[in-house]
Amino acid sequence: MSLAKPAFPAPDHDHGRCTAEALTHAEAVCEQRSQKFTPIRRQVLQALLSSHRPLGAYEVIDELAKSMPRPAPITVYRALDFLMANGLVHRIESRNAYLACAHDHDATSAVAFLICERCGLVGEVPAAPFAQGLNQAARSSGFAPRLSVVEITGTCTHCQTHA
Amino acid sequence: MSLAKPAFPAPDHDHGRCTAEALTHAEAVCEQRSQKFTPIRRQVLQALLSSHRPLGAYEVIDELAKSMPRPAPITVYRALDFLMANGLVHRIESRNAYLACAHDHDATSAVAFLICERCGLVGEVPAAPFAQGLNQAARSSGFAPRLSVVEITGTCTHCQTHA
DNA sequence: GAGATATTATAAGTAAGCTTACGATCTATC
DNA sequence: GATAGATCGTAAGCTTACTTATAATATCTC
Repeated sequence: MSLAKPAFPAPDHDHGRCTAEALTHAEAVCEQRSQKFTPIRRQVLQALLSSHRPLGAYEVIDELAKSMPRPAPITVYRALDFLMANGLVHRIESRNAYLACAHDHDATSAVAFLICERCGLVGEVPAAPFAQGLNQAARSSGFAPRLSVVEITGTCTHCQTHA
Repeated sequence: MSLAKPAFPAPDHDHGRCTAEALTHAEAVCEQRSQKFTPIRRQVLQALLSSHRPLGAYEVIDELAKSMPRPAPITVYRALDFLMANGLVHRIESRNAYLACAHDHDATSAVAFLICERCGLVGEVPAAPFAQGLNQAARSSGFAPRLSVVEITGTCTHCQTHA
């Protein structure tokens, strides 16, 4: 797993494998930090991993409801908070939705999200150099940046060719 | 009006003037495009101009309700859509809120928003060079970017010194 | 096995954000 | 002054997003 892989998920990628890898990664991260990767947390992550689309919290609930008694919103929000705190899930601000992070980058490094308007798939691109420049520009005006959100909407390769 | 002015609104800036300028600018833009700057549109813009904080749609309604019979949500959303389409208002995605654009930059040029977590004020910085780099990176992975959202949360100068 | 801590469950509720549908009014143009 | 297009109003409703509060359960530590 690295940022060298294609930024946008290819429609024919081995999704089973990318899901499995992400789960293994999550276990490792939690282990390492002595955090508990409880069943509910795992299930929420799995729901998000089921596609490369961001899901709203209530979509996650719907997804989980298929395989267990419908969880309460709070239950899912707590799991999402945990997963985000550990860099396993991103929140897509422009959609109020959540996305499993398929890449193993450290939680602090800046990423930009590429959101396809057509199919809803989301990819990541490393944005560190640009974010740095921006943060610098911000700082030079006296502003102390803490968190950058970069979200680019457009059309993915696949949807461009399958117009 | 230009991007050369301070990116973040100084707490002691001449707000009456910056409001008046923005309104004049709005009139000019509408005139030029033969669009109608109707009373409701003006009032919504004024509500947003009353601060440099982004307001949610329902906050706009509350604001308008002070000086007229409470408008329905749809009324405000229509006005907001119009104002956004004409580059007079930005939507802050990470807050589901709307911000009057105090600067006279053309609607397409990329800007980044600096959002103070403490006081809620929002400033703009020109982000064209960074956005270009990012868009380039996106394109090189086959993605066709349309709209970039860059929102940086942090602490503004004023709030840093008045901890 | 007692106590402290972390996690989850249950129940209920708030409110923001946005939409649909339809009719009325205004404005420009012929 | 008739028609078409844009705008606005009224009324109602829906979904999402998230919170508060409290109790139960599990896990760890001593």
